[in-house]
Amino acid sequence: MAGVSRSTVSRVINGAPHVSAAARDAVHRAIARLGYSPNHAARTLAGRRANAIALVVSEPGSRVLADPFFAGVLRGVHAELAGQTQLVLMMNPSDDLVAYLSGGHVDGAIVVSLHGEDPLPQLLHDKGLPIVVGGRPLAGAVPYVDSDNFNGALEATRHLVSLGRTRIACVAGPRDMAVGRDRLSGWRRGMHGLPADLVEHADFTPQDGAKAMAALLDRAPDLDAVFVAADIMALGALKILHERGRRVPEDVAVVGFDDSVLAATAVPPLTTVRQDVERFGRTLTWRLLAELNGAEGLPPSILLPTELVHRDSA
Amino acid sequence: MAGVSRSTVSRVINGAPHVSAAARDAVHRAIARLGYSPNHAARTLAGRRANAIALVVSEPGSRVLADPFFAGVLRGVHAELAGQTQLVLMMNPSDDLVAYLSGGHVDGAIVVSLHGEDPLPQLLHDKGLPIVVGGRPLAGAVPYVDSDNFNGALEATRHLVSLGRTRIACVAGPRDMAVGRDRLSGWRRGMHGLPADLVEHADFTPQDGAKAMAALLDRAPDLDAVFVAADIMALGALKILHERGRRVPEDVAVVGFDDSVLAATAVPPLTTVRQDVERFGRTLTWRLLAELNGAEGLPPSILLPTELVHRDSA
DNA sequence: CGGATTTCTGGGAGCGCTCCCAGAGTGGTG
DNA sequence: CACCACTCTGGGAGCGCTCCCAGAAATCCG
Repeated sequence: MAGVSRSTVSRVINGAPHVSAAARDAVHRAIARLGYSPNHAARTLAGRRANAIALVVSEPGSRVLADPFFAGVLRGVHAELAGQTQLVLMMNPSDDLVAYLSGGHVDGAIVVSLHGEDPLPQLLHDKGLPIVVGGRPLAGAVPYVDSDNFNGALEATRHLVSLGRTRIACVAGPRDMAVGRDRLSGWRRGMHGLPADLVEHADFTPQDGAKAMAALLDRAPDLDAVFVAADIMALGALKILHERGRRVPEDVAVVGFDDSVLAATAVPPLTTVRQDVERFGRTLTWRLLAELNGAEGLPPSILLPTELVHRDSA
Repeated sequence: MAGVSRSTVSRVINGAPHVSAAARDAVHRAIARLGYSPNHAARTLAGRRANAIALVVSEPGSRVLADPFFAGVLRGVHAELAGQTQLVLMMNPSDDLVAYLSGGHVDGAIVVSLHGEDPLPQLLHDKGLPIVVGGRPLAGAVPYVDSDNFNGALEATRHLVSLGRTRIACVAGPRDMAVGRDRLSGWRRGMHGLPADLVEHADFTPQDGAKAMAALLDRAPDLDAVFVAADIMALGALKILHERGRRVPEDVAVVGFDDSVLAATAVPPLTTVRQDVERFGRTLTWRLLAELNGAEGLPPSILLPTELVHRDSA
């Protein structure tokens, strides 16, 4: 040691008050000299907090993980995390997930990519575990962070309308996710007055986007614009439009959503709605940590702004 | 409790021998009834193992995380992990990463997306921390798992040669990563006899792929095929070829690498080299856990097979 | 059927910290 | 100068487990 007791070292490391400058310096020097790093398990056991939060990906085998969206969120989460807190990754479903999470192994949890009316977040919340959901959950009253999908889709659709298009279709996301519903609602609102009948739902994959676009063209060969609720689906839609001899944007204007890396290199480059995914992750983490630190008056949910990015497809 | 002592419970949970069937059943029933879940911190502190492995992503702000490749690996890692072991995510660089990792907080580490001659894995290995690197490291003698990039690229190139193409270019990956170098070597070998001068290096982004393709066309307007060392770059390459009026595959045949979700929906659908990323992650984890469990005679490194997938672009 | 083995079980010690309490030192006030 | 703050420090207890050892019970052997 560095001439002081365990207690003093503990106080220094945890930044507690009532430590003399001399003692603090001595401890810091000793830490540097010994390459000491506090034992995570011991402090977790002794203190009442786990110094860890869980990131629960509620979709086992699947697209969300393979989505650049998730990667960006992950980056944001990590960036916001203080070095003291561990990030433990868990995937759902897992038989003992609820028991584990509410068993004091983590201080809180971030839950992402919920489907349908998954009771998981509400369950955890009821058990007293601080929780934040990434993306508005369809069921339950728990804190969440989401992009402003409704207004993003609204702005995208208004842009198409302002271009003079009148037969505007929509390739919507899955019905069982809020992100799918909210973007569809935004499109509906933007269509006000125009017939909003051309809708096809699809999963967030290029294949499904292609299938939906083909169905739309079969139903309405005269459509002159389409709002696709995700860039990754827009890629498939562009392929179909190309195969069927439609020029983009001359014959059919296309707007996507996400502004993923793919948007700029699509043929033609995609006009799309940008959401800042890294900020999404940072906000998620910030909200959770604030709650853990006992902050008062936190907003129950946070909506992050979106922004239309103009390129060539519309 | 269920009529037995702490020790017996511990033995049951850890599957130790010398426990009567009656006692085991009683404990299991009690566990189920109480919803008991053992405290991770306590067992880590008491036992000598941390019951956790680290996943170190050695690229802070970056593309690898946003790559479907990483997502697949993550899924594989998680699938292979026993429920007992936590997965702790860490990102490099971090000032105290080495101290933390070698401080007994984790039992082992998986390190992915190394650049250049990063000394990190060797450093950790020298400190006695079991480690496996995802993708052949350029420096150091540590266990690794990698796709057979060389033979994948070789097969891709031979396919182009067998098509009768003679001016075959290569959009290669970054020079400072083994994955970039190995795929380039495979292409060179496959070209045997043909002039292997048409090479442009690029980062694994569509933008960079486009830039490289444009440079290639400027240098050799007569090229009739190109091997692109990643699907994500091939997307950019296809865009340039389209803009410059080259038909694919009639004028220029294109083969990619990875068989990511993007390959099938490219225009035209991309012939590419498939690597099973989830298996990659599973293998990585399997190798690490085997070492942790004291397995003997483990192969120092493992090369996973690749497979050419025929679509329309070549 | 006694003794040697083997199977099973309980209790003690201790992992490395944090929390709490008590005591030593320092300064300010009536 | 006694008294009461207040700041700083050290030591004890204990977090929930695993490991080890010793003793009880069951099984085997000549």
